[in-house]
Amino acid sequence: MVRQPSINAQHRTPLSTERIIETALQIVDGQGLSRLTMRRLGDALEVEAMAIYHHLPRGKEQLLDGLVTHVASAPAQAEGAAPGSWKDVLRGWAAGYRGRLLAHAGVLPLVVTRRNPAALTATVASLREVLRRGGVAEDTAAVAAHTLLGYVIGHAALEVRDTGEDGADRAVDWDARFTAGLELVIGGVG
Amino acid sequence: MVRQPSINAQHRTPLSTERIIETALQIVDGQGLSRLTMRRLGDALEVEAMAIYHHLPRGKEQLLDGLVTHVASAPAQAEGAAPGSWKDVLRGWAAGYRGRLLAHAGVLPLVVTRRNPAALTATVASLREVLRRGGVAEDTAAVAAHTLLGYVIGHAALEVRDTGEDGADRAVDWDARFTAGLELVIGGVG
DNA sequence: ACCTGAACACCGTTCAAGT
DNA sequence: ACCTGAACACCGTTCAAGT
Repeated sequence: MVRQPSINAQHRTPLSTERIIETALQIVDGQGLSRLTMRRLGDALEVEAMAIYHHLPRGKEQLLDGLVTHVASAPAQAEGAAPGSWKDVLRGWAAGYRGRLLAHAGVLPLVVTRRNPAALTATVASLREVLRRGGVAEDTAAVAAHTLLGYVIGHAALEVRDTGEDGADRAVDWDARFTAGLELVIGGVG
Repeated sequence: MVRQPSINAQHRTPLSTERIIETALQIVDGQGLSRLTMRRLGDALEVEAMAIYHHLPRGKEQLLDGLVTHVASAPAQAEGAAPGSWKDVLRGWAAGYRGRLLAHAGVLPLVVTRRNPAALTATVASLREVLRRGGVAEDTAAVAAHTLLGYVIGHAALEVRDTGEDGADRAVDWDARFTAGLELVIGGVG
């Protein structure tokens, strides 16, 4: 009546890296990054905390890296776009990427400083590819890709910092501000 | 011979909020954010950890907020600039601000997501003021200020993420890339 | 007013043991 | 192969006590 883990052990879906990461993301989104502990994650997975180490030998470090990869690796679609529409492709990607970051605001500090380059290289490469196909020179494309990604991440960070405070003063229309700044950056490219 | 804290207690400089924050920043810069603990901070200050709570009643939360304010609050100098040189003022501010963030890379994740708007409002306001004095319209100035700050923070984050990895591939010239992206942003303003 | 010391409820992680 | 349970060395913070 109290708890019968050994009986249900056979029936429940087995642990997997993917299920661990997704459950961890749920905890971060719902309760904040500081409440993500191995013990709590174990509880949510209906498993002892130590079982997680069997799938993530590097422990919490690896867990956090997995979270970053899960939310920050979102390349733009370079192929199949109408020629000359590269600005629209970038606009669409930026809106979607910003949405991702805001939806998982708790992992933003990890995205920013986890030494996990692999999580972003695919994204940066895709942006450069879109620009290159749009006829932008190689050097400019490399700069613009980093500028755009830096802007989107930095702006999302500013937004997250501001939300939920003294709305009395005068609320910033972040949607409008993001779009305007985005046009400013894209306009600077060419 | 072992330790005589009670004897030296009178001679050492007394605890102060400023000294606490500065010592904490030294720990973060030297050993990383994860090694900043109240106990270690107490050791560095030659005091029991609990003494810190007397100056920072909100504990570690308040300590981290103090760190953010200490490094991220760095307004641009709006006054005394030659008229028409507002772009140079912004260039100078951006270079300095980036330098600050990179010098204290350990606090960058805190700058990004600590709900501590006060730490950045003075900085944003100063940028808007520089733009307004430069003849930029109010609305554009508000957008450009956030865009610029977002870019600088986001770009610094990308830089920090990348350093110290497989330099084998092909190292990015971050200085050049930052400057190029900055010109792109400033050029977009007007 | 300012600091200490012991205590409490947590952490991440190791390691031997179970199945 | 996969998971458990106890243990270790830490955390942040409270609270009564010292000076």
